[in-house]
This record gives sequence, structure tokens and C-alpha cells, in this order.
Amino acid sequence: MFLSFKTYLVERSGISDLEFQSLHPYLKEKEIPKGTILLQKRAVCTHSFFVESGLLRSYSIDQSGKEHVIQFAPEGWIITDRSSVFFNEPSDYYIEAIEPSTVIYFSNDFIRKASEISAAFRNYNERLLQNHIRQLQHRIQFLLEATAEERYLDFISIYPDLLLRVPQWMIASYLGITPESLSRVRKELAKRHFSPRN
Amino acid sequence: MFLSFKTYLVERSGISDLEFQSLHPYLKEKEIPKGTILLQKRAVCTHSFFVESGLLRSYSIDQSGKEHVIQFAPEGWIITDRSSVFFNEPSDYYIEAIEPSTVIYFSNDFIRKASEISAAFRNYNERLLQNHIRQLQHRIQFLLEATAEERYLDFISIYPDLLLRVPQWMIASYLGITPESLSRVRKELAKRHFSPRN
DNA sequence: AGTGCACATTGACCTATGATAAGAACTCAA
DNA sequence: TTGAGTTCTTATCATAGGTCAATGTGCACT
Repeated sequence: MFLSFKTYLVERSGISDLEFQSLHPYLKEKEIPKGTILLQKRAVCTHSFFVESGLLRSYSIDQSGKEHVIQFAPEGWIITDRSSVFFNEPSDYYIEAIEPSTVIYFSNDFIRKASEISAAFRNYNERLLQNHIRQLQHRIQFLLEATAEERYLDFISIYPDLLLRVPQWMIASYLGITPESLSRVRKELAKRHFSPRN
Repeated sequence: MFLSFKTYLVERSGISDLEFQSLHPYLKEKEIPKGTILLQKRAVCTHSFFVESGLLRSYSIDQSGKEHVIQFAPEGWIITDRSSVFFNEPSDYYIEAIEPSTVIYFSNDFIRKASEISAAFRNYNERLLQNHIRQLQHRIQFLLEATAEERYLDFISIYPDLLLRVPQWMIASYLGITPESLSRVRKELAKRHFSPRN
């Protein structure tokens, strides 16, 4: 039960098997079909999701109704709205399965409990936060500095696997451009024989 | 000595006077003239800076030589490159005083030691990280969703005080637009009697 | 007072990207 | 197999914002 998550956590955080056992009650595994919404805007996000298999994304919808992808989460990733979880505020985001997926839900209590019983977990959790900050910072820098094309190339180099699994309009949305623009960028790249694939 | 920082920390984190005393060795106060560079790109950032008075900013310089302001830090704020500090990597950023300032330097050791001796500090530190994430997320959302004008209005509502102290080209840089564009936005706003000031 | 410098504004022009619309390719369910 | 819904591409046109250059304005230093 929860094998992949256990492997993940034990390897990364260094908590012990025993400690993990005692956290079992805070875990819940679920199969979810493509299209399932795990978090709704305006709801307080009470769980984080470890993706055992499949692929999730988080996104916002702005006033004019446009979606903006915040994050993709393939197998072995965790996805959530940290701010909503931590500060107990209504979320601005949606979390949705874009492939049929198996997901492990873990609650605030899981994190609280794990932090309580394991210094290793606390360290790991801080590393996660720091990493998240680094990644957000990177994204801001690219949004400020880079053209659509550069952002796309950056995306490819960071998430080569996702290229093949995610519809292009979602990638465009993640990059902050329209699908049409992305299409143009790709055409241009192909013309210059920079084509990364297909 | 370090009075304002002490007040700040004790109030916010809830560490005790005594605990603060024991952290003294890790603190250093400095007067720095306008224009001083506290962190250079490619250097590992070994300290964080609490601004006692004055105003600092962090920024990057891209390949084409353009500056991009990451953050402003007026009195009572902390500025640093967390990723560089935490992961011990060379920084991508500069930190500079844009007014003559008084700054309290605190090292990694300060944080390590404080975390060691005080659970309150650990909690506070986590809250800081979570807050940082929330703020970065907000900025990403605005970069993805909003026009130059909307971003400017957002900036005003969040940092009304900075409007008066920071040269406009730096605000433009923070918003991800050129000074000329910002000037046009302001003109447009004034025409519509939306002028927030001057 | 005068010189110089940083900053802000303005105007003319340019370019990347958005909007719209139409069609092609694909997927999937009946 | 058909047909309806996606997704992707392509073309045309529109626009926000960038670039460049000139001018203004205030302030600091001599």
C-alpha cells in the first residue's frame, strides 16, 4: 500500500519505515479518471496530491475566462496549492487530471504529524519549499526576459517528457502565449531545423 | 544594538530575548551608501539582509544587458537570494542599495543556529517561505494575465509607498516593461483621471 | 549661475504576439 | 462509418508594447 509514495518519501526525506507506518492513517489512494477536478477555485485546499501514475495540472481562470496553467505534475510529483493549504485560504486555482491517474492524497495533518515525529522530514519539507521558490523565481525570470520562442525551448529542455503527453494549447497556456503563437514558434523552429521532435 | 531587528524578530517569530542574545555573534550592522552592491552575480550569497533604514533592491541582468528588478526591500524587509543561500549556488542576482541604508547582515549560521535553539523560529521561518511562495505565485499570475496598466495598478496598491521613492524606470523594470511604456501608461491613466498622485 | 547627468516624456515607427476565422487532422463514441 | 468534438495549423488583420531619437526637467556639484 502506498508503495511508490513510500519509496519516494523514504528515499528523499530519509524518514524510517516505522515512521512511515505511523503516518498511514493520513494517506488515501485513489484512481481518478481523466478530467476529474481535485480542487475547485474558492475551495480551501486541504490536501496535497502525490501522483503515482498519470498526469495532473493546476491552472487559474482569469476574469476574461482564459485558463493559465500553473504547473504540470506527472508521476512522482506532488501538486497542491501550498498557500491555500498553509494559510487556510480559498484557492485561486483548479487541479485537474489530464490523464487517468492514481493519486495519493495527504492532508495537512500528515505534514503536521510527519514534521512532529521526524527531523528528517522537516528538513526535507524545507528543501521542497526552497526548491519551489527557486523554480518560481526561474519562471518569473523567463517571463520577464525571454521571448515566446526562448520560453518554449526552455520548457522543452526542462520537461522533455511532457512535450509528448500534454496538448499544445496547455503548453502555450503555461508559457503565457496563445496556441496560435506557439504553433507559429514551432513552425519557425522547424524551418530552422531546430525541431526537437515530430 | 540591532534593536529594530530584535523587535522585528521577537514580535514576529516569538523567540525570547535570551535566545536573541545568544544569536548576537551572527549579526553585523552596517551603514552603506547609496549604490553599494551587497551581492554580485556569480557570487554565492552567504548573508541575508535586514533593512533597518533605507531601500535595497535585487535585480538580474540578462544576456542583452537589460536589468530586471526582482524585489524592492524598504525598512523592515529582508532581502537575499534564498536559493543561493540555501543550495550554496552562485547567484544570478545583484543586490544594491538604492538609498543610503542601514543594514543588518545575518549569515546562514544565524538561521541554522536559530532553527536549532527555537521551535518558534522554525515556524516563523516556514511562514516566511510560504509567504514568499505566495507572493511569487501572485507575480507569475499577473505576468501571465494582466496588461501593463493592470500590473502597474497592482503595484501601486501593493507598494504605495515605493511609488514615491523608486525611480520610474526601476518600477517599469519590475513590471517587465520599458520606462517609455510605463510613461505612456501613466499618461493614459492621468487622462482618465485615475491619477493616483502627481 | 552654469554645466552635466540622471530621469521622464513624447513622437514616429516597428515587431511580436493576440484575435478572428477557416480549414485540416485526429479521436472517439454511437 | 459517420459525425461531433477537439486540437493544430494557417492566413489576415489589429494592437500592445518595444525601439530609437529628440526634448524637457530637475538636481547635484563646481
